[in-house]
Amino acid sequence: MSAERSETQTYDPEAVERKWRQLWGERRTNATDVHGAPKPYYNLMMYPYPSAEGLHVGNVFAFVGADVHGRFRRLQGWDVFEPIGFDAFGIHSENYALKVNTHPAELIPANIARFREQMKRVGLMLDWDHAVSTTDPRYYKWTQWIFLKLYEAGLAVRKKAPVNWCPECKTVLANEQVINGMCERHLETAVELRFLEQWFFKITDFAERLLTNLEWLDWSDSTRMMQVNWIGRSEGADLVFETPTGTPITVFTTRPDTVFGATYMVLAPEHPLVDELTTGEQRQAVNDYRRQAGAMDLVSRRVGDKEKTGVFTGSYTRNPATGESVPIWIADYVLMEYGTGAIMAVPAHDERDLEFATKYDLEVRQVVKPDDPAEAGIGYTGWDGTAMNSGQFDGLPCAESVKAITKWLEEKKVGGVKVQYRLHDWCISRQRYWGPPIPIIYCDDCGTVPVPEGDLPVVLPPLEDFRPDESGVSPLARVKEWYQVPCPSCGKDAHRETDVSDTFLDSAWYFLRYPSTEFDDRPFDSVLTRKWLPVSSYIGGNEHAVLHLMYARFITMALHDLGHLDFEEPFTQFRAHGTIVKDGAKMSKSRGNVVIPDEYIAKWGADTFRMYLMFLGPYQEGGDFRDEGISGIRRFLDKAWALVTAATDGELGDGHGEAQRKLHQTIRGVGADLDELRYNTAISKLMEYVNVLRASGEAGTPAALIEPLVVMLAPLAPHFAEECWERLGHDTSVFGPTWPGYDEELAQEKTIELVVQVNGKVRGRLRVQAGLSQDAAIERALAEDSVQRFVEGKEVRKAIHVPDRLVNLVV
RNA sequence: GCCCGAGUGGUGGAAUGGCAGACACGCGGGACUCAAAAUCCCGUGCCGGUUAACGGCGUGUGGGUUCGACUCCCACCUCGGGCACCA
Repeated sequence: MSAERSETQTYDPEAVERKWRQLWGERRTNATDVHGAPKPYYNLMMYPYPSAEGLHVGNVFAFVGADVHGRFRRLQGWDVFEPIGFDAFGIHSENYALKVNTHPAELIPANIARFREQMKRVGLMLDWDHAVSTTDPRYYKWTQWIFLKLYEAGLAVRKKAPVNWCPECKTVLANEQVINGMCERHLETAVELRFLEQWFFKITDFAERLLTNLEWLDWSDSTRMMQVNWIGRSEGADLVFETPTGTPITVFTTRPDTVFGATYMVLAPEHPLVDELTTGEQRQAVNDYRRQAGAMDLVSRRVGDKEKTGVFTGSYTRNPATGESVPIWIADYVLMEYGTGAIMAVPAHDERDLEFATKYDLEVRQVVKPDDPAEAGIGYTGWDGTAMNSGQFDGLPCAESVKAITKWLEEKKVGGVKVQYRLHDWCISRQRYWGPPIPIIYCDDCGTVPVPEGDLPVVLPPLEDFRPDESGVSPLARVKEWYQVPCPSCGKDAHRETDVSDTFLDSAWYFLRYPSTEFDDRPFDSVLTRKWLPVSSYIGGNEHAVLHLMYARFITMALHDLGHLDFEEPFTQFRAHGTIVKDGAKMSKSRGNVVIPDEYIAKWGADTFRMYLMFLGPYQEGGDFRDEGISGIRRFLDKAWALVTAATDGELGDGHGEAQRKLHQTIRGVGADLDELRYNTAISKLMEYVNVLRASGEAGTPAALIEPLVVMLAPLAPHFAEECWERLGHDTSVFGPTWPGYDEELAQEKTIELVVQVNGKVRGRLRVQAGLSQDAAIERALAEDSVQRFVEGKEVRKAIHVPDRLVNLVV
């Protein structure tokens, strides 16, 4: 025994972790009985794209933080369901496959296998029985089903629209995938504007609900704010302007109070009425300008500080407030995608209009007088002012004139209150190969026919050469035998939709699938869904704040309205974690600063690495990865190990008062910290506790003081805790409802250090018993020599007493 | 330009308006060792002072509120993130 015993005296992470990985597998410790589970807790983390490079430190950081949360909840007695999956469809996978000249269908399984091994090695409490892959026909059958449900409800529509075309990806991108006019995947490639037939999901129908629900969702503020900005709600009015051809033009404005200052009108170059309004002598100039604007890529077009350009159409409209005739121009600073594609220009109170009016010598008429006399009247865009040059409304403060003028225009039937959103409909068509085919068939006689539900999935056909081409048509159009089908409705020759759907559709519902993976005849079982959803806790990165999280909310809301779900928000609690950067920059392969976790885990063990990542800084802030302090965590675990191996069965005695007090304080503090994802401070509290135990326990510490420590360590260092728990004599997993309670009474300090300040400066500290009265505290303070030196000969004018904290004497 | 977040020792960071710098890294000194590593103990914000007692200064900058400000308010600077010709 002695030989074996001494061998096990030192902490060997490699052996401990191997042992528990195996035992967890054998005992199915991490599998959840989704049907039983009396206290369900759905702990969701963002499933990864299984890249060829494997997990990097950023992924591990994200997963471990979520895993710590799930394990903590489990220790508190919840039945935690912690599933994972793989987001394996999409342009990212496809482009990589093209680059290495291998089919994605071959690459993906290998990548997933690698991810699986890495995730197991990290010690995540994942339930692999419920894993999903979006490329599995058993999964994307239901992605297609969701498309059909939205189609039936009129929420999926096909329309010709100006879309973002990436010449590199050779496909259409959603607005959310365009970064500063560049493709999010090819930051060097400018996105072009093309007019194509595309499938859209009408997310804008839900804009108001997507916005107002944010008020009650328990989400990280940063994420919430990003969604608010993205939805971009503006209140204002639609105003109708008459034109000489008789077709009225509607403009949207957030400042109807400035209508008296609208001295001209501007249409977007693509506005449908431009042709009709262009007069003979202006025809040439207008056509030239439109051609020029159309050819321009969206980058140069969208840059805000570019010089304003435009052309007069030759026509005039009538200002509905003044009745005056004002010229109609076209200019590319007016965007067809927002509002009505037409504006009333109020150069006196809009920077862009002023710049334009100055350049083309158009009238500038001030209609708001700023309250602050220091402000220039022309160019004032604020609300703190009063109306002027505005007829009967002169003298009204803006806040009132805006209401009065809107009402007046409404009565004249030339305007009405209007709420405008910046959010656009979601273009889901992709002219690519690696995605779920959109389940639609086109028939010359029957038109657009949805694939019957019973025919799902529309399986993605194998295709050797899946390279996209310039045609703007998906490579699937080259697979004749797949593409040509009989019409489901009339049986005549018809053909399939060849576009596949956006990857973000795959990820917009994956959390609905996890509990129900056993079923192939339904996307999500109603009983299981009611039991597990909405998700209890979702932890992920803010890089998905407006893409994935918005789409997932939209799909959930739509399915709710269609009667498939009884909740409309999927994630009641969402927490954004920070980003791990390296040398101040995001990790990326091109920068060559990607940190691979494997070598750290091999060297230090998963538990040390997990804890180290969590100790790095506040979890919700992230930070720069460096490995300088990792040995500190290992030293800490070694010390904890030594305490466990030397634990005694002895009762707690008087000599353990301080340790016991510290224990109860630690349980209280660590619990509160873990609740708030403050992992770094939770760990420091555990370190303090270990330091106290080491200072007090000469000849072994009673197990009663060590067991709670092991439990508190379990979320962070799960293998380590299991091993310690077993060594302390338990034959069941520590991952039961083992979280210790604390006694407020026992956590209370008996004596405290009272700080004495004179005029706010610390002049003395004295140890006194807790709960000292104000008078007694001040008396004791004045009795101190170090204090007397500063008070002597002066009158104490005021004495502030903060119980059990300080006394401040003002002299 | 607009909207978030952050600026604290040599480093990462900690602090319900109440002892700034917990915890850890690093560094200095010591113990153990033939020696080194590991481990253990002590010290470690800056300046002055004798290595002391003690004193002064100190949380991006400048003001303010307060008995008392890293914390609250105003203005600004820098960095990170998001949005951006959105009418």
